[in-house]
Amino acid sequence: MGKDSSDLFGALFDAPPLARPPLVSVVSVLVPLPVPEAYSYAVPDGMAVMPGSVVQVPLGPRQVIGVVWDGEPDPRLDPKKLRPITQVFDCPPLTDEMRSFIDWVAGYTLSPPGLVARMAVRAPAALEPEPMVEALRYRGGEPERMTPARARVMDLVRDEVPFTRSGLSHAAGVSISVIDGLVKQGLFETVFLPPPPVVARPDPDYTAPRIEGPQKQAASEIVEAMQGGGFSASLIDGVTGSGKTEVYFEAIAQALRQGRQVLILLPEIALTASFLERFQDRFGAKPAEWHSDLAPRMREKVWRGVVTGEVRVVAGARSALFLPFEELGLIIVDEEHDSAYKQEDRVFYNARDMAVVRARIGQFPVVLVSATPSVESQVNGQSGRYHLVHLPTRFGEAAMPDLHLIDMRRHPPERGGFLSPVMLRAVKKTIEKGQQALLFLNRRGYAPLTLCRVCGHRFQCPQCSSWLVEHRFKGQIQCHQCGYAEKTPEACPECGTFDHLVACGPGVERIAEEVEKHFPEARTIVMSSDLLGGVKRMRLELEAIAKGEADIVIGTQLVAKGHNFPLMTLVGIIDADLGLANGDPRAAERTFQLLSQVTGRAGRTGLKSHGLLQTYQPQHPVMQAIVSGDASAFYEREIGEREKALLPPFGRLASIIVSADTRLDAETHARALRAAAPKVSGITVLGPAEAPLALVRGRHRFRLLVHGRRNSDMQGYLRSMLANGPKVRGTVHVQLDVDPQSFL
DNA sequence: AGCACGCCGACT
DNA sequence: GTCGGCGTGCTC
Repeated sequence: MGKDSSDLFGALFDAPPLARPPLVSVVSVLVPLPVPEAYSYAVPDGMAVMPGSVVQVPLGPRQVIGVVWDGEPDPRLDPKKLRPITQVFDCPPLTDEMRSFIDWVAGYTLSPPGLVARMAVRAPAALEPEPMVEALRYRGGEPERMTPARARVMDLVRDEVPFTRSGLSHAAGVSISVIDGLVKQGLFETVFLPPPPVVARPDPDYTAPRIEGPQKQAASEIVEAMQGGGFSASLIDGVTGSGKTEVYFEAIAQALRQGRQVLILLPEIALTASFLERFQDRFGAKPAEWHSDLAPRMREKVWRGVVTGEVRVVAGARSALFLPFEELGLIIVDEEHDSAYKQEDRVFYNARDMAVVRARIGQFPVVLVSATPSVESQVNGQSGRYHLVHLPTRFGEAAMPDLHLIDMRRHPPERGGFLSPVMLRAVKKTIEKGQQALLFLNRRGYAPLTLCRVCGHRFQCPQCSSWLVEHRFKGQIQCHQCGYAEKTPEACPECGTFDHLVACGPGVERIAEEVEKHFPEARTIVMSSDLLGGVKRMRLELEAIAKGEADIVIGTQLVAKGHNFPLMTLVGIIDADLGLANGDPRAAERTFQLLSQVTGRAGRTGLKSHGLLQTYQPQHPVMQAIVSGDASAFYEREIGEREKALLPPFGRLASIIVSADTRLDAETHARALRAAAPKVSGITVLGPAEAPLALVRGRHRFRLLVHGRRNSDMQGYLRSMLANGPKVRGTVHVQLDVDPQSFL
């Protein structure tokens, strides 16, 4: 069977040679629906489409955007009754490369291809070319009465270079009405100019690379590898401040010299003005941005620039991976370990992994970058799948902070407090020198749990049963799970006793209270996401801290990323063990990554700096990895643990992985599965984006991914699967012997 | 994904 | 008597 749709019609119309088959051509179109296949549409006379064409088609009562795909229309459909394509958008069709990528992602993530395709054509109004802009060109003659303002305009326009109305008024420093006056006198003709580019073109040789030693070596290794062309995957693994960005900037320069487009993926939070400025300093222009809260107008312009090839570099969040670049030649995935690369709704994917796939399909390099690589990437680095580039030292004047553990069993805090005397002494010394201390605790609010001393009542969320967290600044108790909040009650709702509520454990607000008690003179700031005043206030506070307008900063995760604080020479981790025992198989990895990031905030400007970690488990591999500065033993152990966790003994079936729209659904399905088959052990429940990764070493012989939202259906499917073996109808997909990394 | 239809509980 | 909750079905 060929791919040409004429085969199908051969089959349909061959038998009785009626009159002539009607001259109607039919194509497959991926529509934005969760259905497994493309739909078929008629192509009206005179309309030209090809695979990849972006079209508008009728779907039920509405019009939707679709993409012409290859593949044969369903033979059961009557071609005469097919609805026609409404219009073809005037934009370049998706490339073969892009279509292969979409098909691959849909297959791998078990997602409907139409929903994957939709991610590539999500800027609806951008599908038509941008209108030309009106401009004025001098056509000769003189103004009736010359005035100083008119003279300034005339000086500019005499060489007949066209200006837009507002451009001319700006350039001449006159008001619009002066221009209009001259237009009325017939001095100008209207011409149309192509719209201005969204961003200027970056120049690979705008400035010389500012790197030396190991960084230069690493950069030339990568650039050399790029010379030959073709696919390669590299992992740059370097401590905070080791010049990773400078190294991958050289890879970008090389791709630009080769005339290719570049995509830089960043976790949403890292897409900051400071990153864009750094890029501009090196390349003379900013990259185009792509993220969820880009203004619609800008989104269209960038999309358009990307397909036409006018935009050369995009810095974007995970969704940028699905932009239909004209000639993409390099992808950088910065902070590759960051969980923000996972999308866990609609189409479930990890942009980091899909970036590798896109590069493989397009035959160009991909560079993953992290100070604390994910365990998966570490495995791929060790096995040789990824080319490892290790940057062990800091770059320039920055020195690594001196890191120590505080064994809390030997140096306990005073009664009612949470800060060890060792920590307090270090803070004191730091602020005496006029430097800054950061106390990190990844817990918002005053206390994670509140209870009544009289009856033992614990404040629990009425909606989701997690503890309610007291926020003293706001006078509220809040649920950090679902957002439920109420005013902090004065009396116990259970026994009615007043003033007997007791806070258990620390949050940042409570640490602030303790700090103020010990250092009443110090300027103390609490930084957490519930800072009153929103993003604007937050930015101001961060700037103030950078300028040295605070002595002690107490913060949650929020302070871990991005910002540079030149005077920050002490980082104190208040509860380094927090997060190690939450049942997540990635708990240790996450803790290691977070703590590395936070301690990396110190010492980036040449001042001698320190990091102190309060812990009850000084022997824990995470603590050892952090203070020794050598993570290799930690990674070895993690890889082993991960394999044990993900490969439970399961008889002939290696394991069943249950994954659904949400982790919660997956848990529900797993419960149903366990109830239906009490003897089955070894059911692994993962979030959808994680399920394929679980097969990191490809040893599973069987996997089951459950997709669907109807819980009752799911339970039925699961039961019937157990009763009848893996022959299940409906929305349950079963794949046998899949090696998820077979693309490499 | 949207959106229509249809069936049961609590209200202007 | 209706308004509206969500469970179900359909889209070439």
